[in-house]
Amino acid sequence: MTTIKDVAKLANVSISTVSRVLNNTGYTSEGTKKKVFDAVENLNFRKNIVAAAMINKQTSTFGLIIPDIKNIFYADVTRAVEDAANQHGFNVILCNTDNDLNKEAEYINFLMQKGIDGIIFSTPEIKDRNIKEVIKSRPDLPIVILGSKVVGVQVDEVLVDNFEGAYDATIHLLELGHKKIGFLAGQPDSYATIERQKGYEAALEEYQVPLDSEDIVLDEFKVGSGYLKGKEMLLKKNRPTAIFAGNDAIAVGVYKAARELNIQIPEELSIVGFDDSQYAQIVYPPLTTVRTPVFEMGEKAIELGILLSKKNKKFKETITFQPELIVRESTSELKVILKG
Amino acid sequence: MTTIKDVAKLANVSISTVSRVLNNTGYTSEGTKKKVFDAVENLNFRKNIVAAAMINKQTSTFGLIIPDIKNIFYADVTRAVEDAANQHGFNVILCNTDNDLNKEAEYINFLMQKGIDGIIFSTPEIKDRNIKEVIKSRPDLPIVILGSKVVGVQVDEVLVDNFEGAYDATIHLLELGHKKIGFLAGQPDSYATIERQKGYEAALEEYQVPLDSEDIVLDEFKVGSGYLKGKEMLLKKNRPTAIFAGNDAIAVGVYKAARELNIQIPEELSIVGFDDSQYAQIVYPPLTTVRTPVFEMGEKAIELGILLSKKNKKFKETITFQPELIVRESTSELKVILKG
DNA sequence: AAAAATAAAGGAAACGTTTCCACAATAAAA
DNA sequence: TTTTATTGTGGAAACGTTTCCTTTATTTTT
Repeated sequence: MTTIKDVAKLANVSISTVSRVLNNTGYTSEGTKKKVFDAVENLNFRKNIVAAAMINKQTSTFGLIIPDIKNIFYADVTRAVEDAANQHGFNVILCNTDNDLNKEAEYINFLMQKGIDGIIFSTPEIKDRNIKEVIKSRPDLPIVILGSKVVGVQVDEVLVDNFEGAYDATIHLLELGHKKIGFLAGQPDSYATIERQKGYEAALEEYQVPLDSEDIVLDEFKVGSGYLKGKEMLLKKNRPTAIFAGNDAIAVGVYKAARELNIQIPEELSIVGFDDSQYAQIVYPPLTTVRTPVFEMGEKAIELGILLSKKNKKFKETITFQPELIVRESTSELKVILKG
Repeated sequence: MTTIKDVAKLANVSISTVSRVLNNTGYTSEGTKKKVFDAVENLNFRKNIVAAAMINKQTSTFGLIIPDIKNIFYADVTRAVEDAANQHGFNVILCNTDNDLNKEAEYINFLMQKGIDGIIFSTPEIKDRNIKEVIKSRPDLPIVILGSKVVGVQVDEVLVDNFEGAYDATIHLLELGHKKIGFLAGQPDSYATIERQKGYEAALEEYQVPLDSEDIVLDEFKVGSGYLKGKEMLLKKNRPTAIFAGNDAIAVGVYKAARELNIQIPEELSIVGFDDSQYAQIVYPPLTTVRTPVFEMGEKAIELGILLSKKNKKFKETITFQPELIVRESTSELKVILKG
């Protein structure tokens, strides 16, 4: 490995001069600049970031904590974060926690030992003592929460307006004439679940449709969960004519359940998802869903993190993105069902 | 940040002793061990891996190079690699190249500056001058290619038997009575495409079905590609009665095309995919596909890489995993089509 | 022309570890 | 008991940068 020393020798200047030229700090004449750059070129020198990090404590690396990259939503999040990070000369270390707090804690420890410049948390829960501990032990470390809120901590957050999205989705169904609308969502302690339920309930209230707690089922943001709970819901004698699924994966599960029960979508059952993930356009009929601007959010999150790592202060901002209802073919007007 | 110095002071021993205790090297008495561990505990000391890396040149970090994490197949790959890495105390830096060689080169440069311990390449192409350059400039750096082969380079490879998988898939269709079988795959310079085509052709030959070059269409391993090319194929007067798709995404695209053309699956068209990704069980009818043991492969790849980084030599092994045909409901016996 | 300010460059310390070497104390072998 | 091996410990160099502090040369101001 060629070092700055080799460059200095070849360029016939001191080590400190080479460093100054390379980092464009302090005074350097045009002549020496050229000599140094030539030497760098000749030797194909690349600075050792590890050594530099010892001094300036910057590794140009962020940790990204998610539950599971196999979950399509987090794949989108990850891509967005990684892309934007890369554009700013940063890399990201991926951490799949499976929502396991111990695993998360281990990752965090490891990340800090490696001197990462900050952490992006994209985990659903609103309770997370690990974040609190990080803040306590390293108050200076940039932390951005992406897509969630954690109670009792003051950090920067990048969110989608879950309430609005859920409200719009439910209003859409109500406008189509549906009165019996099921709500199928994920973990009850997830920020997304809580907010989306609020939006759902607000819309019902707006249309003066009485809330039936039986229509609300919370489980997991997964296909399997949508299938199981959807099936249960559809097997009731007084089954809903529409289901607002907490995310697209749940909606896909409901599709499967409906197919098994020979219930036609959208003729007999309207479905709305959330996220506008890949799934939405793969299933048939294409899914009406609420678009979460994941890419923009991920981008914003890492940019915020990088900014925080450069100026050394916290903004404690909350940036909220607006969702958008995308109407496709999984929703239709309620047909009056003929009895008998 | 507390350092080894603080620990040494508190434990009343020298820095070198602390280091020895922590790394379990050299001689240390039980007494001092205890003193050191107590001090570590008290101070909540975590060693600075950056500083350690300066000496031992080990960052416990691998780079993982893939085209795109949003591609479901690579999400699986990534999860597998990351999981196994984590189990061995390693982290992975994710690099999405979009198959862009320049982008890949930049990532590689950056990774090497950060002193990563090795690189896992999971890219489809069989030509990649970047890998060659890495080997030339850093012959010692552990490199494992996952799921592909690169011509002209001697590195460790972890593969699935693409030929066998494609052969099995095609034989399955032939056994069901199909004679006109389309083959829809991705980039022609992808290792997977090449091998899978060979398997497809070998099966046809085995059944003495003449090869029709019109039945072979290579484009991209994507849903959109499967849709477009699949539609073209299905619009021909002499359309195939079965399609072997190069991967599940392409198969999903074909589903969409078939639906638009009102062609029933599997009654009028049998489809086989490849990978057994999430898609296979989301679509309807569930997709018959060839299972690639992605998890085991990713695990093996990173383990190989880690091994290489510890003992400092290359094995230049090729490890091949066997695929498995998973028969679901997208394939059925060829019904004799009544004319007129 | 002298004083002051600016520009350019080198030397050396520092970052937080690991590891080599030296040395002392104890145990084993002669 | 003397020699040799083994065990335990500390000091200091090393890793490859950045940056502070000097020093010298040059330019500007008075």
